[in-house]
Amino acid sequence: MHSNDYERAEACKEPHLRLAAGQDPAKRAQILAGAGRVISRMGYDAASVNDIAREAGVSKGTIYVYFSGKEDLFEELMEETRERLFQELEAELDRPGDISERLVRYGEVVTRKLCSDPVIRAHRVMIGVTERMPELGIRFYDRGGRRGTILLMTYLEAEVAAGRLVIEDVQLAASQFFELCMAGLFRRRLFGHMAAEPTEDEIARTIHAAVEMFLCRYGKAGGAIG
Amino acid sequence: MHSNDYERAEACKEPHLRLAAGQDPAKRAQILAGAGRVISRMGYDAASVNDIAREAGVSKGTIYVYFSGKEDLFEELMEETRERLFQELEAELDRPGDISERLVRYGEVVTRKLCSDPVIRAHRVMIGVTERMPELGIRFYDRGGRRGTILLMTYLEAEVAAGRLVIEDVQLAASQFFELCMAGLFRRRLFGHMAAEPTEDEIARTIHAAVEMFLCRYGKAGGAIG
Amino acid sequence: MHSNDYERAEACKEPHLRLAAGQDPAKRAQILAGAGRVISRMGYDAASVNDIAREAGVSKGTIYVYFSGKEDLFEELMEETRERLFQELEAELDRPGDISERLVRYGEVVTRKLCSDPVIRAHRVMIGVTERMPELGIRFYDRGGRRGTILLMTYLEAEVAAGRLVIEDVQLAASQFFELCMAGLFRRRLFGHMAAEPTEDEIARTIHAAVEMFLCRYGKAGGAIG
Amino acid sequence: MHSNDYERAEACKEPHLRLAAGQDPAKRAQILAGAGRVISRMGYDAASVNDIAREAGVSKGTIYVYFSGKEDLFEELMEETRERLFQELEAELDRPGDISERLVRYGEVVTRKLCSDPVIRAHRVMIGVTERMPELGIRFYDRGGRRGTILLMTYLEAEVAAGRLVIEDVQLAASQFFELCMAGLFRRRLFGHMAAEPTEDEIARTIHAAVEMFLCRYGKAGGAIG
DNA sequence: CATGAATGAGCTTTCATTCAT
DNA sequence: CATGAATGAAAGCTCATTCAT
Repeated sequence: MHSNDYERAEACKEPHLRLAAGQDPAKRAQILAGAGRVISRMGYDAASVNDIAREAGVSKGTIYVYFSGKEDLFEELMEETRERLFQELEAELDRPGDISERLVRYGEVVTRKLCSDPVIRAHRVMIGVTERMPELGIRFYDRGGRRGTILLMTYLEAEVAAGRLVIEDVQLAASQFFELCMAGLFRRRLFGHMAAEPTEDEIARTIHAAVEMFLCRYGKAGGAIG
Repeated sequence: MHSNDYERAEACKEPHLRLAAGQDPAKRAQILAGAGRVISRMGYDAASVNDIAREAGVSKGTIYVYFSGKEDLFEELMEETRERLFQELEAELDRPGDISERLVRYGEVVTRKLCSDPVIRAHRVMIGVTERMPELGIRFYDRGGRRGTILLMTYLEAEVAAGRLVIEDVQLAASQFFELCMAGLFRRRLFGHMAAEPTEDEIARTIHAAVEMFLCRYGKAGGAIG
Repeated sequence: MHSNDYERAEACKEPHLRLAAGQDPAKRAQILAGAGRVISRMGYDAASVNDIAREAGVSKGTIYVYFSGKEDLFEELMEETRERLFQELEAELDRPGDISERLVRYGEVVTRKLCSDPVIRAHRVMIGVTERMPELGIRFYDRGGRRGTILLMTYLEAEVAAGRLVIEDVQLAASQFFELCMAGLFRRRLFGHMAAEPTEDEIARTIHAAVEMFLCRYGKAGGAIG
Repeated sequence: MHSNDYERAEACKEPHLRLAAGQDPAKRAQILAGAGRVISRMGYDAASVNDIAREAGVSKGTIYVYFSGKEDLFEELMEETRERLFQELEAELDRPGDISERLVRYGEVVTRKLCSDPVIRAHRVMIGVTERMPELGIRFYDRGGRRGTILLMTYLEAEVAAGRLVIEDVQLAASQFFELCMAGLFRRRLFGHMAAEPTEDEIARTIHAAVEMFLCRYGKAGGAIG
């Protein structure tokens, strides 16, 4: 906002860097980490720049060297948080197996991750600011949650093509499976009604029921699993 | 404080003589309405008491006559919002019909309501403060969302008893149906990724798919509907 | 916060490199001076932090860098005021002379000081808050007024030991002399009934009468003075 | 301030009343009593009109019927407090006896009263506001403390005329005696350094020493007492 | 006359941001 | 580049006072 045109031009030439000359990527990460801890604990508004600086172990001024303001810092934090989350997710999904094995694995990985404390907290923060910063929410969903659904859609389409599943609306089916996997878990976690992360057993039972119902509906020969 | 029991009894018998706590319920509602508009637009933290007063058309001081502080006002607002929401919901659910008719009606009513602009906004606000005011989130879910599920459970149990459905875990089944109804809608709405309320057609298709899948899994004779 | 002991030691050795706690003692003094002027004029409650900031020539926020709040600022102000007052006092008391000379000098110094405008104003403020901040009043007296009395007691005890005075209760005698010195002056000043500081002549007459009476009662050979 | 001329004229006709037609002197006293309790506990500034209304058991509005504002109420309170105090005092002073008996009685009555909790609190309040409301302090001293001194002066003059005392400056002598009576007590009480009212024994010893010293200096035959 | 709900100015304090060092 | 003291706008809240009932 206060950078001159020359600096802007420079920045545009190398957008992959996002760092001005002389800036330290480690310090940037350190600030984001501190901000993540404070903001997930207190929320965006209630977390002051002072709090963030203290938690990150840098001075207030330094934050303004790396970010143009609190909102910018927050946007970058959400960007980074989302990317980290979904990269971890995708890494776990691409493994071989038959239909029900792969659906179970997908469901368990997604549910375990999305219901974990840090991810629930990130969701709370993100949803909380969506009204005021709509683009953030949109991008979070678009480059986040939707990516998981697309991954699943791609897989389902392959199974449909192979004749092992019969699905008219693959996108809807993917959404259905996604929601079934977290039925009774994610929403309660979001509202704090379920205080602790779900146990492995709770996850397993939920996913089992999800896959069973999904294959019952879309599977060729009925969905006996496990 | 100094009135004896007799006087208290008197006061209760003739409430028209002296308003409860000497306050004007209409003004109280007016404040809550203004607060609801501002807070759902800006969020709890970003909405200042000044903003609320201006929107409600009262002075700042007046707010403190009716509420002990901003947080108290917020709690009452959430309480009132939730109660209004779920009373409207419950009123629409109890009508006759066969299984698929009743599930479709339930699904449509719930989805239409929960994906509506005001309810989505209320959810955003509520989820946004859950980290800092956990009891509020818990109560919102407990006396809100859960109530809808319980209503559904009661109905499902009746159908199971009547031998028309076969469900081992009714609570899980209710959660599954609930989530299926909003698959691809609610979450996108929450993040602003779907800007407008879903059309009646979108709702109908989603609910149709939900009921079909549900009856496919739990119905006695398979779930052909409509 | 993150500096090790070695660094701390370094910092202490070269205080010009980094100010203690990173703050500027001159600015701190400037704030206290401004606060002193405003508070002695308006009293603690009526002097707003805004007033103090304006008078001190700093911004409101700066005050909260140096003090944790208005009350803290006030406590420090009283502490500093008292210390300055009584250090000035004590510096003037220890000079040689015979009994009546020394008592006269003690009386004149104390009376002139305690009846001066700034000290009277400080007393008004201090007494005014004593009900709500009892510890402040106690400490003010304990480390202030009492110190003057103790100084006098020490001297009187020496004269008693030397056989030049006969006093059974030295503490009471010191209090008596103290009050005699300000008879008709201090209380009137406190209530504003005497608008201007007493003249040197008024002081001289009062002190003369005080010493005469004191030596008449406790002196060995009667109290002829001057 | 907002009363019309007619009402003003009425009020001027009967200034001894200070009550407009229809006002209840008992309620006025009730308000002053409540104000006295709250203000002596919290100080003038910190005591809100709300607090006073609650303590007095009247509504806020009623206070503005009897007084033109908080400051007016306070002035009347100080007026009333002072009058009550000194009327009680004077009532106890005019009894027969020889010189030392009468001085002892005078001293004990004055000291006991002035060092009592309510009077100390009133002094704190009065002194605390003297800077901002100088006339109040002046009048408090003028119609209060000075009255006691004048009473004493009158008595001393009589004794001088009778040849039983030798005093050049009766006013100064009266002040001296006054201060001697409270030496080591009043000031400590004012600052809260002496928490409880002085015991009868403490008073007796202080007064004894005061009278002894006073008669030693001004008495014809030396001041052997008791 | 008595009431207390309503007012909005003003309170203490915190905030994101700047900038001299 | 890193720092944190300085800023002043704005926060939540309380106040003395008014006025319809």
